[in-house]
Order: sequence, then C-alpha cells, then structure tokens
Amino acid sequence: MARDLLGKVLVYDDPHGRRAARLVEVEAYHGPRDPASHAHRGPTPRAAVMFGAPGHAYVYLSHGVWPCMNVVAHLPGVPGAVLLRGAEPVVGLGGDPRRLAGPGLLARAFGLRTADTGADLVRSPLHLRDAPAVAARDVARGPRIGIAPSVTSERAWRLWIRGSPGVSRR
DNA sequence: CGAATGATCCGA
DNA sequence: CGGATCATTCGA
Repeated sequence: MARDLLGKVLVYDDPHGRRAARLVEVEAYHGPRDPASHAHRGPTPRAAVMFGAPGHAYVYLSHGVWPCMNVVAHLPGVPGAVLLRGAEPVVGLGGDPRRLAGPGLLARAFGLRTADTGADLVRSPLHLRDAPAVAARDVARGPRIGIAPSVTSERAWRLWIRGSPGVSRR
C-alpha cells in the first residue's frame, strides 16, 4: 500500500558513495483499471515490469528529461506501482529538501536512469530501508498531480507527510 | 505560459 | 515510419 512507503528511506549505493532520502510524498497507480497508469494499456515493453513481482523499480523518462521512479506494488495479478514524488535528504544529497520535491528532481538527484528499471529494491544497491510507520494524523492525501480531473477526481491517491519541505510545491 | 527533449505507443 | 503524447520543471 502506498502509505506504507511514507517515511521509508530510499538508499542508493554506487561507487561514489551512498545517497539516502526519507520518502514524504507518493502517488498510487492502479494498473489496467486506472487510465493514468502506464500499465493501463497492458504489458508493453516499458510497462512490463509492473506486471511482475512487487518490490522492484520502474523508472521511466518524463518529457524527455526527467527520470521518475516507481515502486512496483500490487496485489497478485493486478499490475500497479507507486510513484515517488518527494523526499527529505538523509545522506549524500545536500541539505535542501526542495531539491527532492518533485518526482523528476528526486530521481535525478539519485542519478537514476531508465536502465534502473527492474532493480530488486530489497537486494540491489538501490533499495528501501524500513522505518517506523508515520502516524495517521501526519499523513495528508489529495488528488494526483498532472492527471485529468475526470480520471483522478474521486481517487485521492496522492499521499504526503503533512508539513514536510520535501513535498512537491504546486 | 511555453519551451525543452526523447522514449514510447499507436495508427497507417 | 511519423506524429502525438507525456505520472515535469524552470524561467520569462
């Protein structure tokens, strides 16, 4: 579930060192029943990873410039993923949370490429570290960003940690 | 508000 | 194979 990702720490170890950030904003995409999901049109080469095992990365390129990272997460047989939209720096990412406020900024700060698609987020250099659950009163939710209102109006699938400076600004 | 910038998908 | 689309960002 998307809200379980809030508060978890995304870690990327590469030859340059470790980068880590605490996730403070995510959006859920629900697969074939969700027209906004890249999995909506079936297992195309790009979206195929979302039809596989949960806990893997799906990184796509937005507008030719911005890598955006998702965590494949779904119930058996129902493709879906969670877009990472905002985070707070923990290690190796500087001190300004606004540099991680937005899916493109976040994935770029980690140096992610579309080739990172498929990474096992439990065992690979790119992984998620568990963290205590965020209290319900600290979690806010609203409509997803950049999606036609007709699609998303009744689906408040964007979740964020109230008051965090790592939440994307609008 | 519009440009940047390229992978992806669909229709022909 | 060509054109439209895009889960975005930044600067004028």
